[in-house]
Amino acid sequence: MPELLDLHGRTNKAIRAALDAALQRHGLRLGQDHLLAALWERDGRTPGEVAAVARVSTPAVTKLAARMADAGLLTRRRDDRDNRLVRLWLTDAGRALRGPVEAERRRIEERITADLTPAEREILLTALAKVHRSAADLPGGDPIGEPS
Amino acid sequence: MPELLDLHGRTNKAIRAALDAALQRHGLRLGQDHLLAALWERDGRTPGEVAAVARVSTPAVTKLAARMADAGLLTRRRDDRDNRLVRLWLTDAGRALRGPVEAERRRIEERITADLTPAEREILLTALAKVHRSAADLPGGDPIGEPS
DNA sequence: GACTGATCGTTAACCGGTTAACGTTCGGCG
DNA sequence: CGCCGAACGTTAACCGGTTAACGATCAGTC
Repeated sequence: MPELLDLHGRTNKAIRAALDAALQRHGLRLGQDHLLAALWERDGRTPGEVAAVARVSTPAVTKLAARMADAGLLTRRRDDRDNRLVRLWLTDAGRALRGPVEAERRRIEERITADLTPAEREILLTALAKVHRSAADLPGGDPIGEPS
Repeated sequence: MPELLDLHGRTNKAIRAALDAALQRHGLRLGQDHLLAALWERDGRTPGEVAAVARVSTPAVTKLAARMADAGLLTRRRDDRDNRLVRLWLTDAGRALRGPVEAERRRIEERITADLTPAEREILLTALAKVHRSAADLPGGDPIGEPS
């Protein structure tokens, strides 16, 4: 069992679980913070735009947005000028989550890198960037990025 | 958006996608290789045992095993002595996949670490191990490992 | 020997994510 | 003006994964 593959997978699983638990304390689930982040950056984006910046498929955004609209975090409204577009607008509740959620993410980032020396932290980031590039270049490595 | 959190997540996504594409060429899907690995190591394990070594929940193994049984990779048989136990037995097809699948994992591991210097590779592993430990110690960081 | 509690696998109901098929709407072009 | 293709969001059908509820079996105890 290849080392990096296994270690990286287990690490990601632990991170995801911890992050999910943290988000859940604010009534959110795992991918929803990325969707919100896209709207915090610019409100009124379309599902397609959100999907692009969140690096997720458009159907994923559709479903997320539906659940989050039910939860009262955002509203969906058709664009007046182009009627096939849908625009996602934050509610006050959705806007109010920005501070707490960003703090939560920072907190986890800190805890996770707490035991690393400055040198380790730096090399970890550069090495991970290389690995990411290599993986994305593999066949099927970036389905949404470059499918053709 | 915290650096490591984001980078690690994107990297994992790319790795998973590439690995899934590779496994798919052998008629497998993402988690199924771990289940097979547990049986390659010792055939006739129970779902609970497999779940433990694969670090997955037992229901996950149940569903995986059902699909893989349909695909003819293994068979499910009750234990004669303890009738609440179920034992998973590899078929010839399941056994035959060991070489190709392990090679596929090694291949991806190599490609992914190809651009790393020996020093980077070493520090990446040690740093990732630290991160994993820290993440697992976070509340909710290891649901199956230490829920209490 | 019967009850009672622990152990184990399965099922159901979720969640996030993907691809493929679908229905609308827009825009260019004849 | 009408058509036809491109763009967009939604839906459906999967997949892997989780937790909670369920049912069956075993084992210890009275």
